[in-house]
Amino acid sequence: MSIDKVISQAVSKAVKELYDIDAAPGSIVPQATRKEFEGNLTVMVFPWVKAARKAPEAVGNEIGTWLVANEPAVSGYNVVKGFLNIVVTPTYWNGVLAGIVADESWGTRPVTEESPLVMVEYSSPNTNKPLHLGHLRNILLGSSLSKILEACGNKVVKTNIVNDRGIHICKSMLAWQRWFDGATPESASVKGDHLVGDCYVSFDKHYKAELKELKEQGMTDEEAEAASTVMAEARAMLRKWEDADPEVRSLWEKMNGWVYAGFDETYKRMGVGFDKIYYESQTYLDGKAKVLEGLEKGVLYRREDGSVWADLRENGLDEKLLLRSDGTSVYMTQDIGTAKQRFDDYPIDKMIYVVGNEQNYHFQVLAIILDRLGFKWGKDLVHFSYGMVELPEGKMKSREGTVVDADDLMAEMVDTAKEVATQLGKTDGLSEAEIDNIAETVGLGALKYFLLKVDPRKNMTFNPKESIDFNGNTGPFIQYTYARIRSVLRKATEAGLEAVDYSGVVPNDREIALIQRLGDFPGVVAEAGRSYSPALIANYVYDLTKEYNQFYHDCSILKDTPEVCSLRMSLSAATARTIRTALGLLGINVVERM
RNA sequence: GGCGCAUUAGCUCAACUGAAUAGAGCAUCUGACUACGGAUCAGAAGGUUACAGGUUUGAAUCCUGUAUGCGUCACCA
Repeated sequence: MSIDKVISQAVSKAVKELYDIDAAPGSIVPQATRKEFEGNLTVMVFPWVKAARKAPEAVGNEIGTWLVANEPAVSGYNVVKGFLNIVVTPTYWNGVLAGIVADESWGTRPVTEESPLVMVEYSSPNTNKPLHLGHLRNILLGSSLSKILEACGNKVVKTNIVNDRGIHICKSMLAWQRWFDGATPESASVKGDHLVGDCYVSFDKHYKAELKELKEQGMTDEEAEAASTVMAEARAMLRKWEDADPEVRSLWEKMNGWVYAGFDETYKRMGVGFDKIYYESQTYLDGKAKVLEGLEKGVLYRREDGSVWADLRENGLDEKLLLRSDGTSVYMTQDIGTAKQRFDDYPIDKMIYVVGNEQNYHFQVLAIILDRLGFKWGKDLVHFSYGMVELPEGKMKSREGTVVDADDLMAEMVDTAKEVATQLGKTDGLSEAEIDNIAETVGLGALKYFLLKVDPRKNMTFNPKESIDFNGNTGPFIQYTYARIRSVLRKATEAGLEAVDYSGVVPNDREIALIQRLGDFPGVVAEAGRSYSPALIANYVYDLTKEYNQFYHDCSILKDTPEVCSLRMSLSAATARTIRTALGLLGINVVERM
């Protein structure tokens, strides 16, 4: 049991005995005492002042006295205004540390047969463009969230819905046929997703040129758009695709194959993956069927022109189109079809969609519609909504070429990590392979940490210069601390130092602070339901790292009595393990030396 | 315009359920390497938490209004 719980239960009991007030232990949340006061944990007595009909100081003193007399973990207290500062027996902390060190799976909960099954959808790319910085935030959040959920004892299924059909991919296909002269990723030495992205850009270029020409002939914007031959051809291709024209389908499959190979490479480098991938081309028909089913049940309605709608006005929302008058499906329809397939494939208890906040309304609507259509988790689906990534110059705009490509960015981060390591002389005596491995881990660690440390709900600014920083609240700073601890522990082993019993040692303030910080960890993980949990973990592990560094500079870990060394080694080992675990939840790797 | 989200130090971000003097990093300035790893640490300076009210013993946090920014309101995805 954590010290927090020990204290809150004891205080609850004290309040009951002293004032006959029922205060649930859960409602009493001790906080770490501020540095300027004596004590380790602080409980506020304000809530009981009225019922006890005494001054806050008196209440604090009475509870404090009761605790010292009745709770063995409490050795003293002091009261400042309405704040009861509790001093925990120094030796108690050793027990806490021993508990952490002994429990290999500390900080996580086991996944059992009875664990709820949570499905997490993230990434969700289109197949006409390579991944960019915005996708990185999505993918890292989704991947980290999955790991956290699993550590909290959930069965997790990671999923991806690929938007592989629609006019956008037809544009790329058309451009490839017309202007790319049979180029393949191999022949052009370009990643497949980039090649298809180039096609898409090329289409846009030609389309714009055509529009310009038409307008110079005196057409208005609308007239030019209607008269455009390339756009007409793209639409024709889409119709052929819908009719399953073999030639179009074959080209579609070929180009999508290139894109998937490219995406896989990017995912792999990021260290993320999926348990099950869905494709819209295979789910949209199910969506239609499900909508028609809802129509029969009477939860949806059909308009005179044949289009199908959901009336959500009683939920405070609008009406929403689900099938066009020509019977084709829209975005929402596809999501319904995908939901159906997922429901058929897995016994889902909870569904989490990691999707940008520009779609907040869409998911509000989707939740209601899924609920009406009888999905048991529909009402409670979680839209893990996150804000945009902006650049110091403002928003990313593909038209202005300010989009930051995911592959380029990763490569750049790794290059910079290598450069800096070389400058600092960190690479001396290491093989090329070792250097590359470290640069990869550190460069990507910097990138991932930078994107995950921010509260997902907020828009964030991505500053390339700062992200490559290696000091302060950054991934590399934490990775460095880990590597140094490992180094110290290696030294200890070489010196023949053994972990001996340290139960008689009284830890100093610095050491207690570190133990307390370590003890906070399970609480952090348990909060995974909160929408910004990866950020919570990132900031926690940074705080832990700072705390450790202060401890590290305070003492000589390996030079004291065997008992004291043992305590310090245990602290170091527990810190290293916690850092590794926490970074693992963020999808960030560690290296033994860097 | 309706709805939703945001606004905290020069900059990038914290602050768990309302709690003590709102915390870090970067940048600036001052110190510390005969030490187990200096990619480090210690210190200084930097704030009317956008503004105005309200609730409360207590508000960055809850409520109302205002301003600014972003998103959304497609038979696009």
